[in-house]
Amino acid sequence: MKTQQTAEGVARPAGRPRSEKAEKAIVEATLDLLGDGIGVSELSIEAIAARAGVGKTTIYRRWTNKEDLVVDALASLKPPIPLSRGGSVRDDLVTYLRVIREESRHQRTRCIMNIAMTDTERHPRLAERFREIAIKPRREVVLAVLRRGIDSGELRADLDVEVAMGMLSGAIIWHVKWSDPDEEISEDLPERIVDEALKGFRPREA
Amino acid sequence: MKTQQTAEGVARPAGRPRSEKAEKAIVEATLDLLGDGIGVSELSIEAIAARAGVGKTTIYRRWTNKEDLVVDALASLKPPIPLSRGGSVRDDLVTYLRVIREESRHQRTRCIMNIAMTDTERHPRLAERFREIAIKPRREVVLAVLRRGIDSGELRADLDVEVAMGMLSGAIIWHVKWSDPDEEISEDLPERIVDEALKGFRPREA
DNA sequence: TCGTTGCGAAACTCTATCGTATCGAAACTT
DNA sequence: AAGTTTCGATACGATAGAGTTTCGCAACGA
Repeated sequence: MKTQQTAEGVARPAGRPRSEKAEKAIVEATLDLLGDGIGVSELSIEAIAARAGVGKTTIYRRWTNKEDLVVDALASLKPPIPLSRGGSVRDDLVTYLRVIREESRHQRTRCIMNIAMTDTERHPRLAERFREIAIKPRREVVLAVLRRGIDSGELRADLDVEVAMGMLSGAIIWHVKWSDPDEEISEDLPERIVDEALKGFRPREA
Repeated sequence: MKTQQTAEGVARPAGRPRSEKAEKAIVEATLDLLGDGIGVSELSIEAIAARAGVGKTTIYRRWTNKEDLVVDALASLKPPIPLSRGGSVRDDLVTYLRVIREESRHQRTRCIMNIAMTDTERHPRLAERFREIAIKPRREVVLAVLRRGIDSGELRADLDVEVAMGMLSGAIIWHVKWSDPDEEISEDLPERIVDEALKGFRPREA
């Protein structure tokens, strides 16, 4: 008999158990390096081991390749969407866009975003995981707000919520990504986007 | 005297002239490899030389480093924006979004887009060049259409054109990038985006 | 105590690529 | 014809990282 039943009834193998601390340190080091702007392809196991203060063996024992490790590292990220539902639709949308803009200031968020966008082609599993943990929850929060607005009459009953969501999220990301880097991003951009979206581009008919 | 005046009055140095064909082959090979999904950091001079059918020497003689080569390669791309101005603002905007969607189908466009987005942090010169040749002309086309719409009364006089442009471009890119890859991107997405944007999210007041 | 497994560190072999140098041939100017 | 420069090809040493193995120690169960 080489195993033992723990209190939870889980079979535990003989020998020294794997260090959870080491595991966390490895994941954390991976995210740190990615956050420093290192791309997935440039990311070296040796650098991760060095930063985490562990031996390479310890990494290879747990993950067979780099992609698996990066997938797990991304999966460990918690989606930080503290959107307070409850205000008007306008307020909720502004709050949401403010969160996005705020996130895009952090180096780590930007780099991980970049990885997710770039490596869509080469690392499908990675992209899928990212969609799951970062995109999907945000989608659903916004969709919920929009649907609530339709129910309450604040928004058109025939509003295409998918398209509307894309316009809002896309607009803020577009500006963060592509606007002239010389000029600071306008502080009130979230408000401006939401208000233009709500009003529409056409003039009100008399 | 080691040089000679050519017909154009340009001083030409002695010796065998550099082959323009080789130069083009190198740039083309670089774009090919990038289009195949190879990132800038993984891109090797040897691979470029092999694909272009030239010696490494020929590359090093012209470019001192990889980034310079990639910058020149990107610069050689012509912005393909055959937007027919002249229709209604709605039609022009739909046409523009159709072009973007169409471009995003091509592997090469997608990869180069990715590079531009990812390497913003690490290769500022590269990002700047990309902004210049790919983003700026598109910005200006859309801005021109929107301003024309304001003049003609098709759009609100107080429309925030910067924000409006971000909403349109951002929306199509958002959907192309982040929508569920299982389901095909709706054929009439450009129309839907433009129409929602023109109408606005709020219901018409009675 | 003993067997087993994980630990970090280090050494190791492979492979890829870098950037340079050298070669004979080719393409020019003078 | 002589001189200069580029051409593609090839070889070179240097570096970096991959993935494996070994080592001595630590942590666990029996």
